[in-house]
Amino acid sequence: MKLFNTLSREISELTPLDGNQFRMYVCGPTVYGPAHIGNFITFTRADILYRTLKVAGLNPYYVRNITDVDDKTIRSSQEQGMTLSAFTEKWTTKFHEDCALLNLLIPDVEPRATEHIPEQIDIVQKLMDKGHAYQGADGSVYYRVKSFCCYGKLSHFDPEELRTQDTNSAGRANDADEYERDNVADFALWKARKPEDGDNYWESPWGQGRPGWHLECSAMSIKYLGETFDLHAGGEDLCFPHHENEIAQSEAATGKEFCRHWMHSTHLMVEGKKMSKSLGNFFVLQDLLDKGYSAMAIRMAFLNGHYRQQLNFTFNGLDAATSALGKLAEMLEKILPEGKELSDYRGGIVSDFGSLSNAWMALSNDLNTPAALGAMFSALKKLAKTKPQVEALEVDLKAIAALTYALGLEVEVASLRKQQEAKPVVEVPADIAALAEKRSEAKKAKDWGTADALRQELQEKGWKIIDTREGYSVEPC
RNA sequence: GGCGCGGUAGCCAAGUGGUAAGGCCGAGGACUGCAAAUCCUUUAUCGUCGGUUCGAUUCCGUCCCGCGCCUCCA
Repeated sequence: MKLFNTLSREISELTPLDGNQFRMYVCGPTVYGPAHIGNFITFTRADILYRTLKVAGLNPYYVRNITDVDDKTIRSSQEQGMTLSAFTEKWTTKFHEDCALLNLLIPDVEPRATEHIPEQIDIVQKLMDKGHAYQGADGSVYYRVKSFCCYGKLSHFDPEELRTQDTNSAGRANDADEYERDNVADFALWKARKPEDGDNYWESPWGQGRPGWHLECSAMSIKYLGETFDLHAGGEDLCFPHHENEIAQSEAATGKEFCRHWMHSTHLMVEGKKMSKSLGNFFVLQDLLDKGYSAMAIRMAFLNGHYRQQLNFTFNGLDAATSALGKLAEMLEKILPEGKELSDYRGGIVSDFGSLSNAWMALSNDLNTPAALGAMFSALKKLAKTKPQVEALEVDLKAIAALTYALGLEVEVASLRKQQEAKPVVEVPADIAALAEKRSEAKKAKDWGTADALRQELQEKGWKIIDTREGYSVEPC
């Protein structure tokens, strides 16, 4: 299993440091509202990594946090007259529901920032003791970036550049005064309590306040995965400053390498533009479900792009994914023995991917999902056509099962078969049935003109006639 | 300005130094009185201009176009 590493900017083999368990951490959501599809493509990609590591036999241990305290959660909870915990609980529940719909596996641990305050304070204390942090005039504790040798090693930014630059291309001023910091690049480890924080504060050696954003990830990843662990993932926007700061504070506190491999998922574009509320291209999962798209189709659409390549999410693409999913089910129906499901072939280590080898190679080489999908379709097409002997098929079926598991694609052939059988059972209103019967009679009499006129009439009323060997059936359009 | 990414058929999207996977849509054919469904077949010389090479879409350089990050946004 190989993956691009942001740190080295190279594709390299993934190996568990302890030789047994592959320990990974993914930056989870800030729960202040429903997560949007941009958030979900990142979590879906992390999910695919987790699943692929499992199939590859790397025994992954997966931690994904919930950020339940920050400016937005505090402000929004106050606006709605809710306590912070009740408010974040509500959105955490919603997040979990959406994850289930998208078929995201549940992480082994899902720690919350507010439940790890002592651990965070502990890191700040270590940084203070070692001279990497200082308390500003405002009471907040800041990390002194220039005290860390390697600041910028992940994002490949030059710290000097960051320090001297006073504006960026977006025209925003990097206003140092606002933060009471020694240096613009310094960031808050512990934020002093402000009146607008209300009851949302904790006691610390530096007074009342709350942890800074980056700190929670350092504290929780170290707690659950150790001071050095295997992989850390998140959206590309987190590369800097979030992950850079995590590295700085963690390595300065422990004196050890923080994380060996970094994965960043590109942002999702929607209809060619960055997703934003003002452009009207801002979607949460429910918006798409309301439009009649299935969560699985959304996942399929995600799969059609490589995680390091910007994916343009469009309704056209969603339609294509829906069709492709249908085709996948049809091919599987032909390949699977009667009464069998793909899930019947799951489990155990798959060492031989048979005719699906190319697909597995693509997936296990930097998670090339579009290539894996392509190779899988090619292989399935051949299998559906040739229908090999049961014994020969066994290897391929196990491979397909493992591959679809890694991609997180659930295709239930039984339900497809049932669906097909169930189609004629749809209730047809009496008047529609009468029209259909009239057409059938006209057809028998070879009165094509009348028959077609009746078909047209039914069409306008929202029903279509499908002629079969036995006669005909009526279905809603 | 700094760092980085991309421009492959109508759309989406892999890929390779030796003339280009897959999906969607479309077209043609089979089937059908017609239609639907299904099956079969089919659609590209890879942004521009140069260079290296026996040979480049694939390597190097130029230009044009699009995009991301640059302090709390996945």
